[in-house]
Amino acid sequence: MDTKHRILDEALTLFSERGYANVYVGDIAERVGIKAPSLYKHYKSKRAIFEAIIEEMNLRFEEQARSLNISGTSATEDSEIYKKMSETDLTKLGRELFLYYLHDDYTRRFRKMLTIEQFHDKELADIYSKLYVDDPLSYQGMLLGMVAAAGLLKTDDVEIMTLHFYAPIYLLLTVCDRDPKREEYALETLDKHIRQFDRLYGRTGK
Amino acid sequence: MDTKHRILDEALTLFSERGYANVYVGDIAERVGIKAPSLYKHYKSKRAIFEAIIEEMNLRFEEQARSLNISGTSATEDSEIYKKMSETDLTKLGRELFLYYLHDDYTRRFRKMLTIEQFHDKELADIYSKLYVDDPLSYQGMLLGMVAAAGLLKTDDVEIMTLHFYAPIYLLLTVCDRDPKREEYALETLDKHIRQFDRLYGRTGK
DNA sequence: TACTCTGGCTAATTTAAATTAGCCGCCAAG
DNA sequence: CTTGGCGGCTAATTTAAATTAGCCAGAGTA
Repeated sequence: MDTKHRILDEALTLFSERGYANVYVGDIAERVGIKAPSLYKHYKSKRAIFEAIIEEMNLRFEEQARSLNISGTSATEDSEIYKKMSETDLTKLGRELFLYYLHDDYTRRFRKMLTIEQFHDKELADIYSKLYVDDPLSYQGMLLGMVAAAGLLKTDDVEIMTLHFYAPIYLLLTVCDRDPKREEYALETLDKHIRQFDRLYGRTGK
Repeated sequence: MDTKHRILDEALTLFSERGYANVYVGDIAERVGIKAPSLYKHYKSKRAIFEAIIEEMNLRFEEQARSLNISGTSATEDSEIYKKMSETDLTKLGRELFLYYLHDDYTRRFRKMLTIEQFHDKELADIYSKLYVDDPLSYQGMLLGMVAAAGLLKTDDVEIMTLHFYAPIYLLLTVCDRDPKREEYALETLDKHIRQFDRLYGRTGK
């Protein structure tokens, strides 16, 4: 019964390394430890496997969004927290975000797969933009907005400030996806970025 | 004779839309206006077409690098120019850079193709990082460094400042590649980004 | 016990893409 | 004017990936 899920898992791994078209159903089967035709007992076609992966990601994502919204809403009341946020906390936030995105196996494989497939059709392009641009900007915008409201960051344009926070993280992430050997460099750069960010937007630093 | 080059051109278009594996030699031939087997009078194999595209890009790139180095070196002497650089000039620079990358047909198609193929092997990953991360950062770092030396930007870490300048441009570029309809939004955001950048790092703005 | 459903297998079958073989017309150079 | 080769074509050929057909074993169940 769990074979069905292992197929998705192995397929995702392969798709993220080579892209859909360069992965053969036989490859997936082999990884799972069965023969290609047996895959069809679980999924109607190769495409169906791909779609099931997207589907599963949607589920996971909605779940995560729900949990973020809950803690997000309650946090709005809790604006005290943000008054105490220091540079160190901000650094920690950025670093954790980055490391989560980078190291979480499911997240990473899915992102790489989507990177390869993003131009295949509009739906995938939209998912990509949503997951790696719009949602992070809006979520972090909310957080930074609250920090700003608490007076710890100064700006008259939270959106641009958020872009300044997130864009370097995004760029460094794509670098590490291409070449994991650059992770150390990326982490150093990330720290310097956030420290500088804090100095630029914070009141303390200047 | 010019067929040989038209093949590269049409192949690049198709590869940038669908990726290498989803383009068939027949598709390329059709676009060129010949039949598939005739392609083999010009290139040994489908892979050879791909490699010729990479090869051609290398040539173009080296050429461009040479011309930039020439004007770059002479500009080092000419540091007067940077003393007069205003926010408007910086905005113009960023905007032109962005629009060039976005609209130049060859550049855009090549970038999209590389985006799709970047995980195929290390060579392609390195080309991607070089073209869209390392080179822009080092070139713009040189420019901004001179502007900073002229006293118009203030920072004790030019590299991070350059990352702050370029990362948002990069992010917006990838957004437009996925969805050209967002170009207008991207340009507005870009302007706001650079204005803010200038305010953050410049002396005038604060 | 016999039944049937699940999930595996081997052996086709289908489909199609890449490449090769071999022909032919044109045109430029001898 | 004739020859060589360039660049096109049609008709194979090769290769291989996706999918289907049909068999079978074991597990849970009436």
